[in-house]
Amino acid sequence: MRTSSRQRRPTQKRAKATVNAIVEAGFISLSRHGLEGTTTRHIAEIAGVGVGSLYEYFANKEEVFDAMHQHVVREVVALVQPRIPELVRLDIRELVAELLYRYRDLLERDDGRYLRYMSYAAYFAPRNQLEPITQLLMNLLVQYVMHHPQLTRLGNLPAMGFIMINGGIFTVIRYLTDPNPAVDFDDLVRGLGDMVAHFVDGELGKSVNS
Amino acid sequence: MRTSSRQRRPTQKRAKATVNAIVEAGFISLSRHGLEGTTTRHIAEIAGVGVGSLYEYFANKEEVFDAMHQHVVREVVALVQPRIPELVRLDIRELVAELLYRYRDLLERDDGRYLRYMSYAAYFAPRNQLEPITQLLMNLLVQYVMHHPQLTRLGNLPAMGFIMINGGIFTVIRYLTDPNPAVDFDDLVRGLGDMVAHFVDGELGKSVNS
DNA sequence: TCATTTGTTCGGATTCAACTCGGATATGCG
DNA sequence: CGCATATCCGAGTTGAATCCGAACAAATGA
Repeated sequence: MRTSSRQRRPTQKRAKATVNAIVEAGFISLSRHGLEGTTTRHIAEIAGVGVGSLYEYFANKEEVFDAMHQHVVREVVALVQPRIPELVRLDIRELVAELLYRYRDLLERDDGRYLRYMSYAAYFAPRNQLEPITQLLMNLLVQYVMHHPQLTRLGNLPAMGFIMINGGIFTVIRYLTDPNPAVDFDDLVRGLGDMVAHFVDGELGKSVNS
Repeated sequence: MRTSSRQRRPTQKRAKATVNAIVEAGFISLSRHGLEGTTTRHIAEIAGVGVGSLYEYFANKEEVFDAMHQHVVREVVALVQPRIPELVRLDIRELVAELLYRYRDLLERDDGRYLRYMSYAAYFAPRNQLEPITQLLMNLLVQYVMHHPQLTRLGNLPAMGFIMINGGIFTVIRYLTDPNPAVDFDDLVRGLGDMVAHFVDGELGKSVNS
């Protein structure tokens, strides 16, 4: 793989449209034909371009998936980033609920296009490109703590952040992917909210008592 | 794919050894060459058999992965199942810690052979054969609650179980896969233990007060 | 405007891995 | 031993990923 040379940046408007169409087609093909069924010919055909055009801008099929990945990551960041000032003012349960519902909505948009991608994502992206999202949420966490000074007494923030962020991201994906979930999404959200809220209360109470 | 017919069950000792060698080789190839680099020729070569032999027992490469999957699942079940009677007697934090450390040890065994597999396969949403593990842990949870009667007052067990089980499984995989983790595993275990313990205390306290 | 250069598209040709086939070899049983 | 059945094999087929070079479109500049 990794053909290195002969790579092209789209400079003209037409070319950018082609690149967009290809990424878009990637999501569509993944939804329509699954992972195995997603061939470069399919993608090109759905995008309405020749296979050769695909290889003008992407060194290989993998890079198309990378581009899709970045697209999803950008969407998630765009979802949360601008709302941070508002989010840090929420009650902790409300914060959890708000993040989870928005996240779900995003994953279910366009017939679950992004969800479908995410459930395969680890397959293509061994190198952790989930980082920007983790960073963003860790950032949100820090800012949240700063806006609620009593929380600064909480112990090991990095570890708790890691747990809550990863636990949250994957639990939701698992849940939405489950064809026959045992509980409904509201229960899940409430449960995660309770978990976090009780943890905070418990930790703060502990500090006071000791 | 899915050639259906012409499938064979290994009946003789020699054939069983071949099948084992192939599954074993699957893990080795995955560790050594990654997912893309794992070809049927590689697997066959490592196993010391011809490609044709592989197709005597597996309809396609996918089925080799399925067999690997079942192997991992069986290992996890074997790890927990026989110890349930003992586990239910532990303090909640100890239980969490015990499960997590054993789970980590298993994933890291043989140079992370199983971890490598899980980091590719865990997300493999379509055929969710993670079920047996979820079932097992849910079972453990139920038995744990029965041995600690005060816990029966806890609300929504299914939802909490879903969160803790999936959160736990994926958080650990994510952690072990992270080339440069910000915290150490002990912090992670302590954090998850605190989370669960405070949740329980919080829920029980709430009931008492209301 | 037109010539030239640079960007873009295309789909047939090539490569390589999954999978097949039919024969060779081993086992086990009477 | 000799037949039947199980197992093994690797050259050959198929199809998807990728390459390539020619055709077409846009920009440039005189």
